[in-house]
Amino acid sequence: MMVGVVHIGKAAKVAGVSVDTIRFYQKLGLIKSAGRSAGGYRLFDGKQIRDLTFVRHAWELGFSLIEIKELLALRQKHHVCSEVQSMLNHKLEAVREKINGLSRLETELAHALRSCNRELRLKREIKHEDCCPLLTKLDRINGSNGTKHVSNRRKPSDK
Amino acid sequence: MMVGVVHIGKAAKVAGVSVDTIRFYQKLGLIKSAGRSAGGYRLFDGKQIRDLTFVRHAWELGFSLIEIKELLALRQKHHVCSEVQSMLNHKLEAVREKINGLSRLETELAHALRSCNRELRLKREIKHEDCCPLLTKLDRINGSNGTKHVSNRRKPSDK
DNA sequence: ATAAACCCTGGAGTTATGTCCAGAGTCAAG
DNA sequence: CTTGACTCTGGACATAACTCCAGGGTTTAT
Repeated sequence: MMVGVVHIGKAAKVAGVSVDTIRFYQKLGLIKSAGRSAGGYRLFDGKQIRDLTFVRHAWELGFSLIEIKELLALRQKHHVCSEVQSMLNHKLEAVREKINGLSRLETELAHALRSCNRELRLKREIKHEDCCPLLTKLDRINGSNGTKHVSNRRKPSDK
Repeated sequence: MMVGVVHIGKAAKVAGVSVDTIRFYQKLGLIKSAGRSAGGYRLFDGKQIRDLTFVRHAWELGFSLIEIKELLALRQKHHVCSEVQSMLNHKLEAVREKINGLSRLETELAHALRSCNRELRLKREIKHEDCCPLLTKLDRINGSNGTKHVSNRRKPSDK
């Protein structure tokens, strides 16, 4: 995509983020603009846009903005591969941990769901009190089985 | 565990949450106390403590407080199994989606790491510019491959 | 030259899930 | 009855990553 020097709106469109997000990243010191127009408009050239794209992709890969800042710094010049590797290793480990936690959760839920179905089939005629084994299960589960918590993080494209 | 009517501190200890968390849950309308002492202290009986424990367990299973509020409501009385099942199914689907996203991320990262190692071995003598394939990779990755985002959610027990 | 579309800043608001605090009151043990 | 541990309220603070707004100025197209 051939882009010369553009204003923030175009940069945002090209990089796939919002205008506000770019300004926000700039406040964080994550990226800089290539200067300002006479009227004070931010100008973005190829490099800035590549940086923005880098940020977005790294973010989509699950890096936090803090980590991305470090990555950008590493990328800037004499980067040390081993540092990048070390970051990557940590990230990889964290990702695997999350996957494990979620897999355990998946098993739990799927199991609860199956037994719920079973019970439903069995005591179709019995009164509906206490029919859901999963609700009572939640009462009894032995604590601290260590499911890692996970929450949705909005993508910049969401609104 | 035999617990009669207790103050908030004991309730917190038994349920495995913090005192502040209990008060916070109460503000959200998630749970109620069994009344107050003459001096205005919250009192918790077995039912309240079971509710608290339910909340904690459901939370550990990855339900949000909003969802837990719904679950509590369902649990209260004439709950409809199919509703619970439906919630569970949604939750299960979300979990699976997250696992998929993370697996893709894992593959990406592991691959980047391997090629980084390879490059390191190969061009040990070459100048270190551009040595890290993963940094350039982040520049090039084809966008919107839909990795779902995930962030750490603190457990109440963390501080 | 004028209107539409764009951009500026600074700051407040959002979401989720709490934590921490001050200043004051209450409870239990000795 | 004193002391220390506990609890009360209301509100501020924290995190991450934005989003939205008002009240202006700038660019661009016609």
